[in-house]
Amino acid sequence: MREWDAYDRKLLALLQEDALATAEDLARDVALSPSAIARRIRRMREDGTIVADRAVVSERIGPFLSAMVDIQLDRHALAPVGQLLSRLEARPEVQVVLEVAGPFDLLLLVVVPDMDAFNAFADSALADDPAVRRYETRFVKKRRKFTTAWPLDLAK
Amino acid sequence: MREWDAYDRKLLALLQEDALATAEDLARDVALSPSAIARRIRRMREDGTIVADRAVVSERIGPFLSAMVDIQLDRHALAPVGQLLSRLEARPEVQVVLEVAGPFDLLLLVVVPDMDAFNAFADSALADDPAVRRYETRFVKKRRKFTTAWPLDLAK
DNA sequence: GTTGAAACTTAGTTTCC
DNA sequence: GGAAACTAAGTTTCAAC
Repeated sequence: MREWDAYDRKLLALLQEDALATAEDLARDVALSPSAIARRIRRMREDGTIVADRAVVSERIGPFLSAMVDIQLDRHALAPVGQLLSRLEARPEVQVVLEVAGPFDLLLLVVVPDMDAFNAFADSALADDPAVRRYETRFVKKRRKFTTAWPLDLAK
Repeated sequence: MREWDAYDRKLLALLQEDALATAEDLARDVALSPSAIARRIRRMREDGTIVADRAVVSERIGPFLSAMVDIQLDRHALAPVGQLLSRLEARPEVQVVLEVAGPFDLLLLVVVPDMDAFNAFADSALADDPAVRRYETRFVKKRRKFTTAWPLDLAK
């Protein structure tokens, strides 16, 4: 894949904030014509530089209960761990799955309608899993910030 | 604000996956005409049901180093905590800020170009802050899943 | 008050230089 | 890459329910 120049990076930074910005809008911040801008964006969507464009829905659509779950794995078996990861990623209530360094191996952000649903999730997705040695839950009191935007001004 | 009916919820679920889907596309999954669909979406963008539409950029744009930072606050002063939160939220390298229950008060997901940049961040944003009692860092080995989509099929 | 169809307008795509 | 012609999608209007 080709590299990204300063124009591409600027366009990506702007589209991370507003994926619906028109090429004409973007031309105010990027010194290219609307057609050149549209062409670059189209190419970046095609080649996977832009993975997806997602609407961010207000938390008011809830109510939701969010929880951070730290998981310690039983590392002796590799296959069960892969299966656990696949199942967790497939769950719509799991927004985040991170492999981390330290005493815990996996970090989850789980979002469910209420505490009953959380218990149901923990029972069905974690409790009896052979790959899970133990897990700890911390409930989220407030989401202050949650964005997928990369800090492109700082990168590289 | 008005409530959301089953059509709205379905549209939101679809737009969370693809914010660029056309009204005609969506009409295949929602039993409304393209004009009714376009109208509902427009209203939900205006009234704040849809907070934003963001391009998700591939991690290949990096390289990036991500870290989870658990923060324990000095709770005695409220004002410094508010200032800390404002400053953290304003930082582009901070993707996530959660207030959580338990021994730690704040949970951050920080993304930077490299370890030097992480140390610079920790020094400038955390080390000398009067609201921060202590913090612990866990580096992210791999991002398996990271989405802002709510599980709308489960909600309510 | 909301739908669906048609006219209208705006934005993206293609072609050419 | 930029400009113009072309195509496609969103917006507005309006009649019907």
